[in-house]
Amino acid sequence: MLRPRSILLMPQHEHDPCSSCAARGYSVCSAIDDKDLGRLAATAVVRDLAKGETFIEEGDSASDFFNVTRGTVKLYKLLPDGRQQVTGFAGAGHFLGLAVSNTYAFSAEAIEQSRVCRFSRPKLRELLHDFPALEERLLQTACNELVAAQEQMLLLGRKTARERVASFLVARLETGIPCVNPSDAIALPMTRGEIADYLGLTIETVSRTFSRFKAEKRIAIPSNTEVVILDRPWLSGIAAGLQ
Amino acid sequence: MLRPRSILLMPQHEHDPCSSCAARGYSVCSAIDDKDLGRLAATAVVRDLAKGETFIEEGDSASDFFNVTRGTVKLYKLLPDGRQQVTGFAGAGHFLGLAVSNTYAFSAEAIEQSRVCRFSRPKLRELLHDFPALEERLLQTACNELVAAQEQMLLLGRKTARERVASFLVARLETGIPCVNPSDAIALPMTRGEIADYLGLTIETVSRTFSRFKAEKRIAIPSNTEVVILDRPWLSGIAAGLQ
DNA sequence: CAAAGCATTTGACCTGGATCAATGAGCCAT
DNA sequence: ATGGCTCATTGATCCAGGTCAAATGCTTTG
Repeated sequence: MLRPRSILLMPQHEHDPCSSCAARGYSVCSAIDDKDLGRLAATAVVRDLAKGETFIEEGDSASDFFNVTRGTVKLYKLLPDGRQQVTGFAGAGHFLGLAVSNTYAFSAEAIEQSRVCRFSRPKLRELLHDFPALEERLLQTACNELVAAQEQMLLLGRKTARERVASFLVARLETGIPCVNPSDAIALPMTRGEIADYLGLTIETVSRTFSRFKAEKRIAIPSNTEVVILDRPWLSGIAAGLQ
Repeated sequence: MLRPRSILLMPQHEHDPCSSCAARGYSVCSAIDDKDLGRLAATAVVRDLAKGETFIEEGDSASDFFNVTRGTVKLYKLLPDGRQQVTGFAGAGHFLGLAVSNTYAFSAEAIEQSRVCRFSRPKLRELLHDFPALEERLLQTACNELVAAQEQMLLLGRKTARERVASFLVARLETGIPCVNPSDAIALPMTRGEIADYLGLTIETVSRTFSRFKAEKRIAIPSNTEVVILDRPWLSGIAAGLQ
């Protein structure tokens, strides 16, 4: 009776990380049938990340791809003097590292306790070859990111500070894990500084804009990591550039 | 002896637009063998565009994909009050319309006399099915655009006006049709206003920055549609945020 | 529960780039 | 050539958001 015991003793995520993965539903992995999950699990290496841990460094040789399965990571680019632009926040299900080049074009850092699934480039290539649906899914993902990137360019190039913050809040509400937004509460795992670096603003401007929305009764701020939308239509209007 | 005559009379681009296409080399079409070009030509519809003509309108139902084969088009997004963000300029070889959604996420307008090749969505789907290399090529294209978009976010969110203009000039030099930059001359088919809308600045700031670079002997401006880079290393330094 | 260490907020002031306003410079069409 | 375009340049002024400088919480740790 050794077999059952060994399975019991083995942490489940080491036995079959994929079938029990919280991100299984949303991520690109959903393109792979349950019966082939073992193959996927054998290819992936799970890595836990502490808050603040950087796991992709811009310019490094792009040897791996990642899939975020827990927590949140920020993707960013730096200028030599330390100015930082956050290009996105990636939560569970997000696929990272799509690049034709041999080096990463951005850095990635966990902004809270997180977990990623790592695939080596050659192994992912094999997977893509064996599961054409996966390639199609990746193309879809890339297209969606491109659309999001264009929206962000509009925000960074042409929107006011108020419009940027409103856009950020509304987008967070929409991007939330589907149907899991009791009332209109948003979790903000990132700091004000990270929001500022995402919106092309300063910490002070983000904070002031939050305070003003709060004074105008459009939002409530129960804690530093949580915002409640009180007047969603109004915020959506501001975000869209109306008025 | 009717056959040769009919071919002679027929404009070549109606006979086989693809084999004689100037963009054949760079575009996604390069993923398709010469022997299959007829198939590609049968799928595509050539359309000539006058300067200022809009051929994709944000929000319209996304029924077609396009490949620019001549001239230059600008891709842009608008806010209700008319503020405009140009998300990119697409020259010969550029593929447009990648989107999962059913509506276009941006508008596109020819900024000079141009020509595009139009593919209907279902027909492109067929092509993708029959030529897996094409799908792979599209994924590569999408990845490259994603990298460019992230770079542009850094520019829009964190660079100064000087750095933006320098980045624009250096990028134009690099993106030029490979090995066809006699000296360091850049063609600028777009107006100052379009450059401004691309860089998140105003016409006046773009013009002033050009004038200043010129006064500092870093560039020359032989005409409104042409710039010559005189000090490329210096401009690259500014573009990268050094100094 | 005090002290240290952050992240955040708030206030006072400053500035890079926007806005407003002419002026100049090509480019047609007549 | 000349008047009427449009696009680009240049100057003067203004202001949204940046910078600098204190407070004010929140955690964490001893």
